[in-house]
Amino acid sequence: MARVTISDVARTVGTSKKTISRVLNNDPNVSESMRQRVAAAVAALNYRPLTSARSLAANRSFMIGLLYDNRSPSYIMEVQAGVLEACEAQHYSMMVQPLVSMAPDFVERVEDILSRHRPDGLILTPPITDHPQLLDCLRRQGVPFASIAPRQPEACIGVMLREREAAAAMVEHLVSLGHRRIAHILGDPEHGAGIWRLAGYRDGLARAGLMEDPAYMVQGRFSFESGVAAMRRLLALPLRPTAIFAADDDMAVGAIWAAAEAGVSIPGEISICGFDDTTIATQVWPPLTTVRQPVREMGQRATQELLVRVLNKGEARMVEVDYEMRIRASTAPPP
Amino acid sequence: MARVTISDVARTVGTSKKTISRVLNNDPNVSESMRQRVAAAVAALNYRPLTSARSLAANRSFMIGLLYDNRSPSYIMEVQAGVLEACEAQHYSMMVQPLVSMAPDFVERVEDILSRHRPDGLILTPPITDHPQLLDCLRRQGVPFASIAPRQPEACIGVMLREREAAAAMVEHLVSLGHRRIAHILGDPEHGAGIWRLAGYRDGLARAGLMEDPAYMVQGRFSFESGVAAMRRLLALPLRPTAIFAADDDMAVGAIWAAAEAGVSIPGEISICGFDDTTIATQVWPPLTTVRQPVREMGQRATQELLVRVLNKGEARMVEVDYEMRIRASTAPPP
DNA sequence: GGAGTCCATGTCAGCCCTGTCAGGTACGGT
DNA sequence: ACCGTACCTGACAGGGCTGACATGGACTCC
Repeated sequence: MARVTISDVARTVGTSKKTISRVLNNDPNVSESMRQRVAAAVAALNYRPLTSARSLAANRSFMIGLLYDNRSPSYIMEVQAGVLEACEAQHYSMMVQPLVSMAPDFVERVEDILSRHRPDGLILTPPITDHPQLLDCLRRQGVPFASIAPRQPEACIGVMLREREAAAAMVEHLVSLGHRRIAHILGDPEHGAGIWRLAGYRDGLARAGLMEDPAYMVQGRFSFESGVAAMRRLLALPLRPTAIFAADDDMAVGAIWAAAEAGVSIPGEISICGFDDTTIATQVWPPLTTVRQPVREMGQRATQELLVRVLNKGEARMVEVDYEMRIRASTAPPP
Repeated sequence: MARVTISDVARTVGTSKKTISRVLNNDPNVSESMRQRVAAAVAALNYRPLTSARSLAANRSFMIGLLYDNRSPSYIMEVQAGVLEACEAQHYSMMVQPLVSMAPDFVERVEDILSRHRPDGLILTPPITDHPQLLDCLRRQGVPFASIAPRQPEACIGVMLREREAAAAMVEHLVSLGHRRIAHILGDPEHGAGIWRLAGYRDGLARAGLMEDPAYMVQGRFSFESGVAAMRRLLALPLRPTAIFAADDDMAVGAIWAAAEAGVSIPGEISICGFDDTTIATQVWPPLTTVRQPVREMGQRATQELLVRVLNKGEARMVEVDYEMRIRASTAPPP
């Protein structure tokens, strides 16, 4: 059962390879009747063009690359699912590349991928979105890329969300419940998400006329463990906060865990809320109040913009998607 | 900055393209001195072979495909990480394809990928491992594949784990704590994992001389929600079990959630344990007793076996990896 | 010393497509 | 009748690499 090639189809139809190619690539200059005859033959022979041959001849790969640095698996899986959906819609394929953005050979590794596979574009996820040398390198080489939640959204195409505003809204929610002593577990200070959410927390306090208290601002690193550690410190304070806004769900879940460990009732004694609305937010007890980011949609939208640019189908932009508050049982009025 | 090709390297060294090719492909018939000169030129020019050209000429893609049907994201991410590690070691790349194994065009979609990208091999994850038409199709077409935890491990290469034995060991653990009324939340009856873990549960009961009670065997579907539903049914029984073995962590976490909802103390009133040791197992309260599957390693080992077959480097096999009991705070003696 | 063997290297065609450009037809306007 | 234009189609030449085979020199063996 040898491979069916474009020549076989051409022979069957009684035309040239080029015409078959045109039909397959939706070239406008083909008569309707020819289009139909070709389509019939393609279906009959079950012909499918070989990607590597197409790539070589057309000098593009029909593939985009998704680069990520170990954030939470559920985040990446959601992004990946969205990217794949958008790729599929344009008959593109996706290759994924996990990377360590702190590694000394980081940029080199990306260059390696670029020169071996020549992806037509890249999707960058935080924190890779903000790696100056990488961005330089991509711009110099003219490789199109789209970013998800980059720190400098003006400079790129992709997708973003008003995280600062959302964080402020979350603090407002706590304030409206009656809380006055509201702590924040900070995210990674290098990540845009960490910076924006902290800024939003401050906005929220300011709007409510509350003073910032350094003791109530504990550094975390967007991980469950760092949430546990931060919560232990907060619980050790002489005057405990009555509400805690963690910069992501993983840390919020860690905070809930540490509260359980210490026998502190949530939300009875302390309210806790997070950010992201990952799967785990509804699987812990009590269900976590959080801000929903439509991560899958963000992957999809970013990819759509990337493909607009790659395929020259118009002006690609930085798209903004909306957050949604998810008020659940982990927040309640203070005791 | 035009692309550096193999011809540029050949010109620089003063030899033929073929010799460069031989060096790059580790062909044995090259003199040491030539090998070094070529290596130097490759490094100097920063040359990297173009994958699509290699694929076209060599009639192989230097790529394997990972097929999955929406299991839990953390499971897939772990498998994917393992597969990527093993690929990298052999300078292979990976493409992923999420699929719906119940879809009517399932096999056709896989065939599409096969003929377009010609992956040199496939990694199958449950439940795709057990799709008879797909296996037929792959065998007919001679496409190498490796399976992770297939239902019929004798017939394939890949990786497996003694799940039945592990499930029995878990029941034994509960029995040793003094439990006599032990319930089971079943996994998907179509999945090998569901079948083996149920069998192991029965083995465990039998070994302890305990009778099976149909009321204590509640159907689940390997999802959090199904675990919640199953737990609600168990809690409604006139004589509640004192321990519950859920066929996976997601369902166990669902059971813990439903217990919290009902105000039932874990492990005070009921002990709960799961299977898999996914991330969430240590993030819920109380931390979940479970069986650890080395999922990442499994992805890696399966890929190694696949590449052994693909590269004809010996006899590929069905590898067995070990489980480990993780006894945590969710199990304790009955009240 | 001649045949056989082995190894290192080179030549050339071809993998399967698409870009380029030329050719050919149909139709409308002058 | 002629030209211009628009549209459709085909011939051809690669894209960058490797497989098959040829070549030529060094070495072995009787």
